[in-house]
Amino acid sequence: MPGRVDDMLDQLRSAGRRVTAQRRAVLQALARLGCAQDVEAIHARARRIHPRVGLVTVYRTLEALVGEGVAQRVVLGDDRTRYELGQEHGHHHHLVCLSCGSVQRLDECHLESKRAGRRHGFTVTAHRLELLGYCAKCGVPA
Amino acid sequence: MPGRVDDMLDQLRSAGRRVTAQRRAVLQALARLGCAQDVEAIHARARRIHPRVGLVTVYRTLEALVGEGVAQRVVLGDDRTRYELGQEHGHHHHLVCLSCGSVQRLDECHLESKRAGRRHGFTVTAHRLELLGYCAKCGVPA
DNA sequence: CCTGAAAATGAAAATCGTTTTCAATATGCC
DNA sequence: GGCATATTGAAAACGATTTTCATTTTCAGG
Ligand SMILES: [Zn+2]
Ligand SMILES: [Zn+2]
Ligand SMILES: [Zn+2]
Ligand SMILES: [Zn+2]
Repeated sequence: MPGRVDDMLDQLRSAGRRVTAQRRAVLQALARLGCAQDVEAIHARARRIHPRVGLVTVYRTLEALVGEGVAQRVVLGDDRTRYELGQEHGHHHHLVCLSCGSVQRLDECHLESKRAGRRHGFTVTAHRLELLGYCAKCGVPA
Repeated sequence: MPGRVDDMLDQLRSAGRRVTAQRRAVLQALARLGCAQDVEAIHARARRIHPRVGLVTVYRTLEALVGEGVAQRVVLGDDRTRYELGQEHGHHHHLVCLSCGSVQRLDECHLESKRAGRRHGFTVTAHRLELLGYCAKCGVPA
């Protein structure tokens, strides 16, 4: 876990970005927190690691991490954007409780997921699926 | 199409809601527009039908329609909430272009969708899937 | 048809997550 | 160390959505 974070920081550095105490803190916060955390939660955790981290910096750092492919945005349908450490965590989806809002990681994919949800003690009543990519008109960018 | 709208208005009325020119206009706008329209687009269209429709009323009406099961929210990952006429339009998903942002309706489901996207001239590079329901702790509400 | 209680409307103000601005500070290659 | 440049934070700006509240409208009942 600590090596992982340092590797990511190296990755940032080689990408020409500077490594600061704040970024280290945000990255460690992400590494210690679970899936799909909102910015406020990440900020709170990062602050426990390095008190001198402003909310704005968390926003900016998260976007930088997404840009580097180290973290990814997670959209669940509520009003806040969530983030989690990137694809190295493996492609996965989430079970979102309509009642308590809890988010549970689901490693299976490709829609035997309804069954998979049930296996997790979760009753799937709806799902949201969006396919992202490039339309015929636009084509895939170089 | 016009009968459809009247049926929905009747449904609202029997649910104890009042039918107003504004609601009629919003409903007609939804019926005439395609999938996954944002509130601004719905407002603009509704205004062409009945100029005396405020944006706030559109917001309120849309939520009322969702509450009645006549319309549904569509979350694509950008900052705006989109709406479309309800399940009677049939369960479906969307192909969202990362380049131009266009949204295309996809009737297939259950993740042979990658192939399906390609059939539509669309190159799927990512997908977002969330399963919604009730976790073991909460259980399904009565 | 009137009437009145309750629901709906619109304009403006309030919220709230997120972004921008800008002056001060920190990083990392010489 | 020194400098060019990236990063930071506080405050202000933003943009979508919600709330407030006084006014208007719907519709059940008489
Ligand atoms: Zn996750
Ligand atoms: Zn998947
Ligand atoms: Zn649709
Ligand atoms: Zn589906």
